[in-house]
Formats: sequence, C-alpha cells, structure tokens
Amino acid sequence: MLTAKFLLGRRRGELSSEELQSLEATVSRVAAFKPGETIVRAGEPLTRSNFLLNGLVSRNIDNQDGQRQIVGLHVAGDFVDLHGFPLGKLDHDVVALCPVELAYVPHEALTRITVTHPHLTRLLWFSTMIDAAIHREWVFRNSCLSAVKRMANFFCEMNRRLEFIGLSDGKGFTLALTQVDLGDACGLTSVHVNRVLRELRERELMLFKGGGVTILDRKALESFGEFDPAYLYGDGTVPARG
Amino acid sequence: MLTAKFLLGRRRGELSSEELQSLEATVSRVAAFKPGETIVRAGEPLTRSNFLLNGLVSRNIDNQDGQRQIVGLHVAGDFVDLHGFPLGKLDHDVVALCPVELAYVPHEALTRITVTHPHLTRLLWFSTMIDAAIHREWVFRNSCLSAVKRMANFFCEMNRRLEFIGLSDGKGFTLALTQVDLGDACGLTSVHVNRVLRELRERELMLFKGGGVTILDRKALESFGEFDPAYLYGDGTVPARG
DNA sequence: CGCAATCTTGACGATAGTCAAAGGACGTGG
DNA sequence: CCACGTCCTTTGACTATCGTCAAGATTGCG
Repeated sequence: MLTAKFLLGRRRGELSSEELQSLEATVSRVAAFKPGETIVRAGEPLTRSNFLLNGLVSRNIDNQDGQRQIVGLHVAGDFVDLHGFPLGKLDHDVVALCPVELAYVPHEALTRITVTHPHLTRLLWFSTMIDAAIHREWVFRNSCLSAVKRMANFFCEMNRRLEFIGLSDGKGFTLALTQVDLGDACGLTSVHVNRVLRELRERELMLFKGGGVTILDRKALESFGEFDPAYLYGDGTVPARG
Repeated sequence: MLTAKFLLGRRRGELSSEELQSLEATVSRVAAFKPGETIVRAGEPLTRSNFLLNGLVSRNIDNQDGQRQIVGLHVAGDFVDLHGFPLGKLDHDVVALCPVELAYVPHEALTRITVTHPHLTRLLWFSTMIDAAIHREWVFRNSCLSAVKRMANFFCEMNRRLEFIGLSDGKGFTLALTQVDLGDACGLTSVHVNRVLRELRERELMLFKGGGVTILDRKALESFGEFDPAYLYGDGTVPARG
C-alpha cells in the first residue's frame, strides 16, 4: 500500500478500505528525485499531483535577491502538491531536500474521485486544509516569535508530524536539513541559526547535530516555543459521512 | 444574489447559473457583527461557515504575551471560514475589523453539494486553496522582506483583491485598518509601521491616511514590494469540468 | 467640549544581519 | 590511504533594523 501513510494519525479509521483502495488505484507510477532537484516549478501547468512516500520536500518562494524562503515542508504520507489539483498550477517551487520517492497521481483520477467518492473528496480537501493551518502557524511563528522560539516551535512541529507517521518516538528523530535550510524556513540567517541552536542546547531543551534531533525536555521545549499542536488536527475530529 | 461576489475576478464565468443558484440556496441567514466582535472562536465545533458580504474580517492567532498576529484578512466575496467545513473546527479566531455582514452557510448544505455537485465542490475547494496560496505569500512577506517592502507588498495584495470585487480602481481604496492592525498583520510594531508609511510617502509610492489608501505609482510600488500577483490566481486558469 | 483612540516623533536599546575567517565532515580521485 | 575540494558549521567583531519607552499632537465621537 503506497498510500498507507495518508492522513496517518489524523483521521485514522476515517478512510474505509474501499476508499483506501480507490485512492491507491489513482497512483500511476513511482519516481525518485535527488537532493536539490525541482519536482514542480511555479507556474507550469499541472496534470498530476505527488504523494510523498519518503524523504523531505520543501515549497520555496524566492525573493529578488535570489534568497530562498521555505514556505512549507513535507514528510512521508503528505500529498505534497494536492493544492495543484484545484489550482491547476502552483505559485511556488517544490524541491527535494534529500533523496525522495514520490507516487504520481494524475489529476484525471482525482477528478473522478470527486464525482464518485464525495466523502473521500472531503478527506482530500481536509488534508489540504491541514496544510493551510500549518501555513498559518508559520506566519505566526515567523512574524511573532523571537529567533530562539521560532526554532523551538519549528522542531516541535516536526516532532509531532513525524510522530504521526512513526518516524519519531517523541525523544528524537532525523531531519535531513542543514542550518541554512533551517534559516530559510524560519526567516533567519544560518549564522543566527547556529547561535540559536547553541542557546537551545545550553537551555537543555534540545540538540541538533548534522540532521539528528534529540529532544531533551519535550514539555519545556513546547512551552518555551509557544507550541500548541491543535493546528495539526491530530485528535481525529470526525466530519459526518454522506 | 448574496453570493454574487464569490470567486469574482478569479474564475469568472466558471460558475454555471445552476451552480450559482445551488450555492445561493445554501445560505440560511444573514447576520451583522460589530468591530472587534469575534465571529468564530478557535477550537469550537462548527456547524456552519460564513460568507462575507461586506466589511473586513481577520484570522488571529495570539502569542503568550497576548500579542495578536493577524494570519489572514478577508474581503467581501470571501468564504471566510470555509476551512472549517473539512476541518470541523478552527485553529484560530475569526474577528470583525469593522461593521460586517455575513451569510451563514450550514455545513449540511455544503456536504450535500459535495455529493450532488462535484464541479462546484472543486470550485469551493479551489477558493480555499487560494487562501492557502495567500498564506504562503504572507509567510514569504513576513519572513523574507524588510519592513518597508512588507508594507508595500501587503498594500499591493489588498489593491488587487479589492480590484477583483470592484472595491478598488487600482489607484486607491478604503481599508478600515489602523496602524496597529497593519503592524499585527505584517509582524511589526505600530510605531515602526508609522515610520514605514512615512517612507512610502517620501518615496512617492503610496499614501495611507485613516483607512484611505492612495496608490501614487502602482508599478513602482509593486516592483519595490516584490509583488507578483500570480499567487492570487486572477487569470482564470480553468480546471476541467466533469 | 472633553475624552479616548490613534497617530507622530525622538532617544535609546536589543535582536538579528553582515562580513570574515577558520575549523570540521565527507566524498572523490590520485 | 592520503590529499584535496566542497559544503557545512562555528565563532568573533561590527552594523543595522526594528522594538521599547515616553511624550505630545491629532482625530473623531458622545
């Protein structure tokens, strides 16, 4: 089951096996991308969306100086650019941050699902709405929090999201990012990221070393980073079937 | 037609009259809110979404100091919290910024639409995806741009969005916001907003005075603010019917 | 007319950016 | 197996942008 991780930990049990099969049937083929490769370019007309099987993928917007802003980050089980299905094209680039495997899902197949499977359609819609909620948290984080808190908050999010799909045990995980990437995501320079990571270490909240994250005091880290996981909708609130 | 402004300027002509009628039929009643009133509170279970008829509405997330971050802003014709339909509840507050009129749309009616009107469903989904694209621009803006450019970029967005619905002629419009509001939206203090507005005035790009915006040099303002309107999807790219 | 909210300005300080240099880590090729 | 290059990390010194504090001006409303 390629799409087995879809909505894992969020709407567990909400997908009937028939729905899961219909979703699985939309996959046309699997493809691999190398670190730094662009998967989707802003503005190009789209005929498929990409379901992330493993690895890390970012959504980038560049400014006039060529400075890259990461506006979103995706992990295994995420329907990376399902946004491109209603939109027809994207406003940003989608780039692999490490070796990545994707399942291609043609838009035709998705259109058919909207006709034959309204409940599954609402779940797909739901998953894009979680992306939007995550975007809002990123606006909040990068607009309203100090550099140290931003970083703390960011790692709390990744911890939870990786926990959902079984890639974190809550105490540590691997995250194939450089300090430059962290800066691009949190609106900081890599130099300042370095200083901030030292502070988190000195506060004995967490460690980051070469893509390896160790959470030393999760509760303290979450409270320090002003992290409230409600926006990840991990508690499985259920919309009516029909 | 209460919902006449829905997707105006974005997918003009994409809504069939039958679809527009079905949408119109979902409206249960109209309600008014006063400035500062909370329309939807984060976390509360939702049974309806709100279609904005006129006025300005913000989506807020507060930090631990009680500092407010505006993570989104809605104008007439926006389906403010359609996000709440797939999600079942919201991760943020929705607040009126000025006297506001809303049309209530029960979620039951929306569920029925997903069953009977797949194409209209995709258009509703599309409109939430534009919100997501706007969120991404806000992440970019508040993470990557200087204070002056942020403000310029913000006003460019509002200019375009108001133009879509006929509330801006491209040269000026009213925007019932205080300098505190502008700061809360752009991640700045009101003091700095004031300095920044002066700079935009001195650069002869635009004026802001008591909720009145005058665009002096639109092209220069958009280029200075690194504004590329592609993310608003105003060019009417069309998804297949079916 | 008077109060309250908003705007404006100045002086000062703190957070984060810039510039620069040096030290690891890792992979490639000789 | 070592040398080299590249990318990433770390640190220091300096700078700039933006926040804080405070006071006064302006606006609008009851």
